[in-house]
Amino acid sequence: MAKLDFSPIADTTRRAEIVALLRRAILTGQLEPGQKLNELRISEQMRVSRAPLREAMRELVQEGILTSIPYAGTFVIEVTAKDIIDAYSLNQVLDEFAIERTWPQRDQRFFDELDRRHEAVKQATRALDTTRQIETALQLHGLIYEWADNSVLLETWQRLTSRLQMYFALHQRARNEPVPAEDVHETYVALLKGSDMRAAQRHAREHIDLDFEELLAYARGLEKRASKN
Amino acid sequence: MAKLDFSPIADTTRRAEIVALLRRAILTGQLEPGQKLNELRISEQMRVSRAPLREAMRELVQEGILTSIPYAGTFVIEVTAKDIIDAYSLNQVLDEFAIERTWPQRDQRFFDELDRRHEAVKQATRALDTTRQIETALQLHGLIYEWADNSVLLETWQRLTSRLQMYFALHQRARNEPVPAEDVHETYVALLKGSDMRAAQRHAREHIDLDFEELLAYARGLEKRASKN
DNA sequence: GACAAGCAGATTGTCGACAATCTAACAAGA
DNA sequence: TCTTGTTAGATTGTCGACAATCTGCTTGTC
Repeated sequence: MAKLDFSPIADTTRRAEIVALLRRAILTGQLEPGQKLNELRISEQMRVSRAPLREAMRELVQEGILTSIPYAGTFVIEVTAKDIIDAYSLNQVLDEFAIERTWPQRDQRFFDELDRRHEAVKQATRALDTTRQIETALQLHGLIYEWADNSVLLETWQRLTSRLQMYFALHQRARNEPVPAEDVHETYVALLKGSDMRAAQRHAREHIDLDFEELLAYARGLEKRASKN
Repeated sequence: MAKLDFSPIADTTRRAEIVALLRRAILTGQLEPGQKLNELRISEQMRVSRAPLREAMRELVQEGILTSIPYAGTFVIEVTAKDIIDAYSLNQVLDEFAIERTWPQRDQRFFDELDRRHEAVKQATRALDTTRQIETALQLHGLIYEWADNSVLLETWQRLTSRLQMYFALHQRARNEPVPAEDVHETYVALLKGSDMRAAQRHAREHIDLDFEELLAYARGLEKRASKN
């Protein structure tokens, strides 16, 4: 018997594809916060009936990036400064925990994967592909969650990631400047390879704070704009 | 204008009611782990069509208490010892965070609500209503999350609660002994009213560990039983 | 002109039927 | 006997149509 591991084949339901399409549209900012999703229009565009579309939307509502009001409609969640603060402060706590749990599990495969994902970020950065840059950066960051060997923690992180990705995408979209070309993950990766766990935890917190400041400034702008209405 | 606050009226969609019914059935253990949910049968029993039932099931899948395999079916999640360990270790971290954030927000209303919920637990305990005892104990515990003023944290806790409630219900169901009559929450409540935050955090961790030991023993039993198949 | 009642139009919620897929039992062949 | 192909039944996935609800406009009345 050959020692070949087959991975499970992809889900081939329309529902699953719709979920993926919608999620991507929301997380890249193509569907803007507060925007209403018209079931009939979308189902016609996608050439599917409303049943699988509605089921897909229910999933995304539970995932926290859509919100639904009975008989009124389903909307992309609004983003407030407080949401971003809340998400980040929780992320800091989870990061510390994930690093603590991952630390004793680190091995060569971990380091290799770390490098691989780091490389992906650098490549997206060079290509000036902002969307992909956000995606890959979050994947790099997510490695400690995948290695923490705690399924509930991983799930929680993945839920949080959806929002973080959305926040970053909105932020990037708002400012039309080019993406920062320098690599901000060098130290993070180095510390994860090192032997000082506390230092890694501290840096994770500080590094996040860095991007956070910018994001928060953007969020405050949103607030001000909203209060005018 | 009278100063009357109206709360939002209940969602009157079949879907919402189905979600509530199913969730309750799962969390009280009426639907057992691993059990398959036959759409036709359930929809006939509830006298609804399969559409709202399926949408409800999608929600519960995302909520983490159901799992779905395309063209095969939707099942109540299986419970392993590791799941319980994972949920609890995350819960400890979140507890510490929630207490830290709630601490400066405590006021008279907080203390009143704390007493009210504590009373509810004691009442359920006296009435030997195990299901309600679990429910009220988790609600008491959830107060620090509601007062932490962090919506993402609260959401995360509520997701985790579903599982914890399910684990406890299974545990209680497994052992046919009567419920412990003593009140294990006295110290917890007292510490939350006190002035030593660290002590409260420490106790939250230890107290949970207490129940945890029992739960874990039960989970290991599950493991062993499963490995025979 | 202000305001309430009532009437379209559009949109969401629900239904019953059909199509796609899986499972298990059975038959055929090596 | 074991494997492989076939088939029938059951179950899930998807569709199109209808019912319930909301929104905004119009109309009529004061």
